[in-house]
Amino acid sequence: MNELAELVQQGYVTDPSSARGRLLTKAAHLFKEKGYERTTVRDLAKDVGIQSGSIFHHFKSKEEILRAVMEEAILYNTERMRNALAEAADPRAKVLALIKCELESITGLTGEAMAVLVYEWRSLSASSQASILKLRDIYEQLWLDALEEAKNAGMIEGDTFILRRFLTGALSWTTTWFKPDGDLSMDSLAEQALFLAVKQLPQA
Amino acid sequence: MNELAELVQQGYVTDPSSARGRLLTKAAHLFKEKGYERTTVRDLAKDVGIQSGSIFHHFKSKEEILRAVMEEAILYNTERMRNALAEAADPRAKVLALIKCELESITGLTGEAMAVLVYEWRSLSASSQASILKLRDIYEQLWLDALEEAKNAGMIEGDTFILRRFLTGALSWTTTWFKPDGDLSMDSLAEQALFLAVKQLPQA
DNA sequence: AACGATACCAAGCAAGCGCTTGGTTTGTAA
DNA sequence: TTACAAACCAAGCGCTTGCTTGGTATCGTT
Repeated sequence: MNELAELVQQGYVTDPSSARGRLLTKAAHLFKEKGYERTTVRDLAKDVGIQSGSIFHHFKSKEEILRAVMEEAILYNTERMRNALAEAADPRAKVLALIKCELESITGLTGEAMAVLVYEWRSLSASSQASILKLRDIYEQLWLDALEEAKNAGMIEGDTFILRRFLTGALSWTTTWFKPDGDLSMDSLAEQALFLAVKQLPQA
Repeated sequence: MNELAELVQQGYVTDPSSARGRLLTKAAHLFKEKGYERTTVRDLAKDVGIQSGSIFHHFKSKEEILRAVMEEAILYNTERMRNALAEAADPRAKVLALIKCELESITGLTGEAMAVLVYEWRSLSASSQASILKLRDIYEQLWLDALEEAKNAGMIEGDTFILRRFLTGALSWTTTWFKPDGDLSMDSLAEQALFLAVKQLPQA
């Protein structure tokens, strides 16, 4: 995890082996499993193995934990997408790279945090929503640029904004049904998702 | 609303003008807006204009309200889909009819209840989940049959199960961004969604 | 007019919630 | 060894939660 180590060193993301990092990992797990509201600070403390009050030494409120889970998930996956895009040659490869990145972010290590990001949005305060939204805009712009490029190359018909929204829904929903260790491989799933977006293959 | 009146008379769905029906409507609204856990019985009671304790004359628990919201939304929209399918001639029209139905169920009168069905699933008890799941299976079978039919007609490539899951995500996600009174019409949105699923137009 | 069922109110209970407080242990660096 | 900050504990406060209880209007039916 080169990207992770880099971001940790730069101070953007918490080291998962630190106390704060362990809290965030467990919090993402519980928030995804039971939902933010159903998860109590006592649940979280018990999972980590400390007293509930001790949590507030690391975070000043329960909501800040939620905010941190979301923020770090976005920062990390934005970086991963940037790196994947840099290695993709043509527009088709770029879109496929983004699809794979997003699927990996949803089904992989950050899967729980990404699910929280999507499904616990309402539990964020207005000010936290605003700050996370800025990070999301950067993330989404990577997508929109890649889709626009593919459209200019004649690979996509229709509105790229709408297409992105369809893809957002389709891909994020995989969290409810896709099992990475099942019969269907992630690469195969990514190919099928690409087929949703792209009508014609350039090198057919 | 002929389907609604019929289902009300058959006792499957609560009359929205009854006390219980008003509770369910307001509950769907609050559950979507703030989430089930964040919504208190006092919030709901205040919205309806009764005391919080009086709610338990109509429902024996808060969770039963959630269950009823979901159950009636499924029953109603399954019926609407059946009627729409009966009027669709060819496979393409059937898929389009289902897309329109689902979009209408998400953006129309039952929109709040449908959003609750999707996003508050975790808040249901295991036994309630099981009972709702049976109704969902019936609903989903209508979709799978129509997609299979379209595939046999050569209009769809790939696995219909996966396609349905992609569509579930893509369409349900519209609840977060689509505004029925905006520039983009629902029919136009439905056509674009159809274009995701169907690669070739039969009467091109 | 009398009745029973339905719909509701007023009050409050027990449990659980996020979070605070004052004090103790642990790790680190001089 | 000492000093100090970071990490944590034990206890509990103040509040909110879902829900219960005992009683009171309201209303159609006989």
